[in-house]
Amino acid sequence: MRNEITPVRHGTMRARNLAVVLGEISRRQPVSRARLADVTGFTKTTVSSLVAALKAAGLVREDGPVRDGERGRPATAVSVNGDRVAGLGLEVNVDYLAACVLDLGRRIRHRHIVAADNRGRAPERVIGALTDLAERAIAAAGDQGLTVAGAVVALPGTLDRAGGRVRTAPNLGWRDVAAGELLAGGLPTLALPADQDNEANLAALGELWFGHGPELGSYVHVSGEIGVGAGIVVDGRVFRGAHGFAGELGHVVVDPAGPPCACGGRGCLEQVAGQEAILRAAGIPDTVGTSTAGPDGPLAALVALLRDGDGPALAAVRRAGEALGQALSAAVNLFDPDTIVLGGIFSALAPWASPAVEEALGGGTGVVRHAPPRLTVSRLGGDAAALGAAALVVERVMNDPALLMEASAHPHGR
Amino acid sequence: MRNEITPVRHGTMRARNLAVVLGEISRRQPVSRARLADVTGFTKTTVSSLVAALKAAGLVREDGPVRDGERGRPATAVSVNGDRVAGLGLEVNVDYLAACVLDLGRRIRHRHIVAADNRGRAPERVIGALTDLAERAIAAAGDQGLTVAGAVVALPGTLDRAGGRVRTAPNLGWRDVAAGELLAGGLPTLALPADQDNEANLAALGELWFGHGPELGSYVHVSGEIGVGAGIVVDGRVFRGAHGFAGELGHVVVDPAGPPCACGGRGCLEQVAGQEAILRAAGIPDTVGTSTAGPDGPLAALVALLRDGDGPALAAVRRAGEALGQALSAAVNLFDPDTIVLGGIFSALAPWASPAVEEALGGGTGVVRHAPPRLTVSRLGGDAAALGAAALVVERVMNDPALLMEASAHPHGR
DNA sequence: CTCATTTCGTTCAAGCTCTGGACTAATTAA
DNA sequence: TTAATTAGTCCAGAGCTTGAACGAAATGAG
Repeated sequence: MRNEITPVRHGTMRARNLAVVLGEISRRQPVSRARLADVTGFTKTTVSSLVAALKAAGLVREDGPVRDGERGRPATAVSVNGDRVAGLGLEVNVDYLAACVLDLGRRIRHRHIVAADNRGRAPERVIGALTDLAERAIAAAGDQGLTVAGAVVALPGTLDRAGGRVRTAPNLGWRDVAAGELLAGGLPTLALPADQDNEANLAALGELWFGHGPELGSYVHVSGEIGVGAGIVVDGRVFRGAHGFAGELGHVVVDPAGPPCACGGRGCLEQVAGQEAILRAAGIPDTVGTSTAGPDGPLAALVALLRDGDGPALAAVRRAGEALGQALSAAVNLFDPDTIVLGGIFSALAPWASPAVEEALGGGTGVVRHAPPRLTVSRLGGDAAALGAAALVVERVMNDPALLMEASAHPHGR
Repeated sequence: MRNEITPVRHGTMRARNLAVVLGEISRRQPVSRARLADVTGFTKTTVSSLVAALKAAGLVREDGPVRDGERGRPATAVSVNGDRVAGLGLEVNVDYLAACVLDLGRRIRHRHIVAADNRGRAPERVIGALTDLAERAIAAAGDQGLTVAGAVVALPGTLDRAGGRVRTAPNLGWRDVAAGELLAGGLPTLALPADQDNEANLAALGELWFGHGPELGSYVHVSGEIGVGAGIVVDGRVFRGAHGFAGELGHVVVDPAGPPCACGGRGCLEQVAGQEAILRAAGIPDTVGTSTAGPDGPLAALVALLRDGDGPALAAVRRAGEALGQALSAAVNLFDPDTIVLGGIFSALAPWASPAVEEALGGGTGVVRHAPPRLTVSRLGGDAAALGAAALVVERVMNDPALLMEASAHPHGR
C-alpha cells in the first residue's frame, strides 16, 4: 500500500553510505576513521574510501594526528569542513526580508535583515528585492571562500512546493505566484535546485538548529505573526501532511459560537490570538504599513502597556493565551509532542500569555500521557525562518552529499 | 539533525530491490519480467534474478505464458503467490476477541470473532483466550497450506510498542501489562516477531485495505468505541507521533467550560461523543457487561430509538456529531487530510450524526484548503482492527520480503 | 636503547549485485 | 519459409563492500 520504495543501485548505496559517514563525522567530530568504522559497522577499508571521497569533495577535513591518551598509533582526526560549502536561507515576510548563509559546520557566516513593507507590493518587486539580498549574501559567502550549494525561501503562505508556486499568502496579498521561477530568473544556478517552504515550518526548524536544539524532542512550534501557524517537528523532521498544509493552527476553532472568520469558519484561534485581534482587544491601532516588530511598532506598544499593567492589554493577552492553549491542547492530543515552543509575537508576549497556555495544557492530557508537554519560549529573533531555510539546505547536503560530488562519478538515479 | 540513515550493504541493496519488484508485481499482477524491467528501471537480467529469488521463497508465482495480443514471444506472467504465506491479525476489545488470517494475495482466509466480556478480566486470561483463537487461526491457515509469517495484536489502549507492553487500557482496566510476553509464551515462534499496535491505528489501516481503499488519500479514521480514538494515515502510512500516542481525538477539548474528565481536562470530546455519554444523554442505561455491539446491546437500542424519531436520542447524537465535527476540524487544520472516515459506533450512527459533522467541517477550512475533506462512513464491521493487524503483517512482508528468505543468504543487518 | 605490543590506516584479492550486450526462444506478419 | 518482434537467459564487466595481511606510528617493559 506504500508507494515509494525505490530501486537501489551501487551508486545509491555509495551515496547513502557517504551520508552515513558524513553524519557520523558531524555528530562526533573530531573523530578517527577507526572509530567511524566502529560506530557505522563498516570495515576500515570502506570508511577510508568514503572519507577520501568526502575529503576530495571538500566536505570533510583532516585535522592531523591526535593521540587519544592510550597507546598505539595516533589517529588522524576527521571533521566536517565548514570552509567550503554553505547553504543560503531567504525569507519573505510582511514587513521585512532576510537572508542568511550557513556553512556546513553550522556556523552562520552572513545574516542580513532589511525592513520592507511587502503588504500588497507586487510579487515581482518583492522577489526582485529578495534576489538582491541573495546576491549580496552569495557574494559575502564567496568572500569567505564558501560556495553556496543551494537556497531555500521561507514564505508566509500556503505553497505548492512541487510546482514552485505560492497558492495564497493572505498577509502579503499574493495569490498563485510563481515564486520559484521569479527567483530562479534572478539567481545564479546553484548545485541544488532552489526550494520554498512555509515560514512556520522553517521557523520551527530554525529553533531546532539554533534555539533549544535536540532537547526539544518532538515539538510544535507556534509561529505567531499576523496569522498564527505552527511548525510540527517529529523525530527531527518537519511534518507537512499529505499536501504540505499541515499545522494550520490559526484556524482551529476555539469558540464554535464565535464571530465568523474569513476562512469560512467561526471562532478560529486567529480571531482571538492573531496579532491584529490582540491589538484590537488591547485598544492599540494596528498601523498597517508600519514595521510591526520595530521599536516603534504596535507590538512594542503592547509590551509597554503590559509592563505598565494596563488592564485591557493584560486581558487581551490572557484571553489570547487561553485560546492558544485550547488549540494547542488539541495539537498535543493529536501529535503527542514533547515540547511546545512559543515563537513569533508570542515570544515577546510569553510572560503574560504563557500562564494561561500552561493551564490549558496542564489539563487534558492525563490518561494518555504521563505529563503535559514542556512549554518553552523561542530564543530566536525575527529571521528564525531564514535560519531554518539555510539549515534545510545544509541538512539536504548532509543527507545526500553525493549531490555535490562529481555527478559523473555517482549517478544514483532516483 | 536526522538520526536514522543506516549503512547499506550488498544485502540491504538486494533486500530493498526484492521489495521493489515484489511491490510492482503486487501492483500490476499479472505482469511480465520485461514490463517489470521497464517500470523499475532494472535490467532484464536483474529482474529475472530477483523474481527467481522471490519465486524460490514462494512469494511469487509464474502463471504460464500469456500473449499480450501483439507480436513477439509471449511473456510469462508473474503474480504474487497467495497460497504460501499469510499474516495473522488479532484483536482484543472490550466485548470481543477477533482473529483473522490474510494471505499475501490480500485474500482473507480465516475470520473469527468471539464475544467475550473482557472488562476487568485478568490480562492473563484474556491473552490466554486470544492465544487459543490464534492457535485455531494458525491451524486453519495450515489446513489451507499457508504458513503464518507473523502476527500483530490490536489493543484498545496506549502501548509501549518497543517494549511490548500495554501502558494503560482504561476500558479493559489494564495497567502496565506485558502483553507481548504473555502472547509470545502461548504462540509458536513465527518468522517475524509479534507486534502490538493501537486499535485505532489498525482499524484505520483496515479501512485502507478492505474498505474504501486508496481513494481515501490521506485520512483520519475515527474509531468511536467506548473511547474515541483516531487513526491517522498519511501517504499510506500510519502516523504515530514520536511516542505512538498520536491521534487521541477523544481528549480534544470541545468545551473549555464543560464538565471535568478523568484525564484531568475539561469538556473533552469523549464526554459528549463517547458511547457512554451518548447513551446517557439518550436515556439508555449502559449495561456494563453486555455485549455492546450485539443485537440486544445498548447501541442497537439507540439506533432503534433514532429510527423512531425519539427526541432525546436524536438530540444526543446530534450533539455528539457537533462535538465530533469540532474536534475533527482541529484535526483537519492540523493534519490536512483528504478524507474523514467515521468508524466504530459512528458508522452505525452516521445517518443522524454526520450532518452535524459535515456542517462543522464545512466551515473553517476555507483559507488554506480549496474544499473541506470528504466525509465517509466505514464499511467494515467490528473486527476492522483485526483486519488491519493482519494487513500490517502482510505489508511488512511486502516491504521486506528478504525477512522470509533464508537468513543465511541475505543477512542485511539493520 | 631496543623490542614487543597496540592501534591506525592502507593494500589487495575476493565476493556480492547490478549492468549491458550477445544470444536463444517463441510468436506474428509477409 | 523468412524477417521482424518481443521475452528471457547467459556471461563478462564494473562498482562497492569485505576481510585478511601489512606497514606505520606510538607506548611501555626490560
